[in-house]
Amino acid sequence: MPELPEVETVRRIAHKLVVGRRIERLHVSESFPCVLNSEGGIDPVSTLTGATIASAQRRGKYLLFELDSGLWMVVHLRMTGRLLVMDRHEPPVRFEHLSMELDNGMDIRFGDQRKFGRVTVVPPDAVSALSGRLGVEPLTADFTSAWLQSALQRRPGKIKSVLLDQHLIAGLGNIYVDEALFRARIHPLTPARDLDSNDVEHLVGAIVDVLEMAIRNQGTTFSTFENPYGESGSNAAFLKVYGKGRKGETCPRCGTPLARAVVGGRGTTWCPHCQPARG
DNA sequence: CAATCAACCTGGGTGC
DNA sequence: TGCACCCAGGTTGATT
Repeated sequence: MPELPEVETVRRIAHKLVVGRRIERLHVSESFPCVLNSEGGIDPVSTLTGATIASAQRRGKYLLFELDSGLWMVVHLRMTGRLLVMDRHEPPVRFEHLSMELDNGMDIRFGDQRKFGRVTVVPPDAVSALSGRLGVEPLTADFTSAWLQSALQRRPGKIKSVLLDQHLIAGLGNIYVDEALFRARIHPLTPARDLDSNDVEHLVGAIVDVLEMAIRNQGTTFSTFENPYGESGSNAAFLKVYGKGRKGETCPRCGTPLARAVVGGRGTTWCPHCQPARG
């Protein structure tokens, strides 16, 4: 469940540990070779071998490593991916599929229990195209209530599903959408176009707050998320509703038993008292 | 165009 | 104790 705060946590640490380092050698798992792929007819192994990592950036839930050759290494962790940086002599981590030896005795290791995550080598225009497909970054000045209000007016769908749409806002996932809707006191099934300016203002503030808090706490770890040092994030302790509905817990604000249902194909938890159905 | 849903995976949990 | 089954969710792509 790496979402924006988890990916940003990985990016910040990776920035310190791998920018300026040269990749000397790669090892791709024989049992899962497609973990490493490419676009634009690039051979990923020969392209990465000898390349120096020039920067570590993030767009939505994508990690973007710029190479000195001008090409990019794009990493997506999907649900259970881990990007670790450790001493070369450490044994393989659990579910390790790819390792890159750096010029300072350290390795980048990529592991993924569920094999959804990918490392892709792409030309610069593919990064532009990817960025163009993704929506607004919620922690930038572009993310305003005026913008969101106007965007939501065109969306008849449920607010929960609309907030998960990466083409509109880049980086929100199931955890932070449930948390933001709870803070903004908005029922997840509310049609997006029915939110008034007051709702949207609260929602924008709530999204920014839950993301910034999670980054401060180095992300939310439920089972598998770790930063490149192999450390868990501490934000799970600060979540108000996510993951609590099925345990029969009560609203931390009013004590009402939390409600749970599948919304837009995602498990969703909310407080039926603080987030009443509209209409 | 927008919404919906299956598919991709597999460890961990549940129920019998 | 063992086993079958279900669940978690980010993204893509097919379908409605």
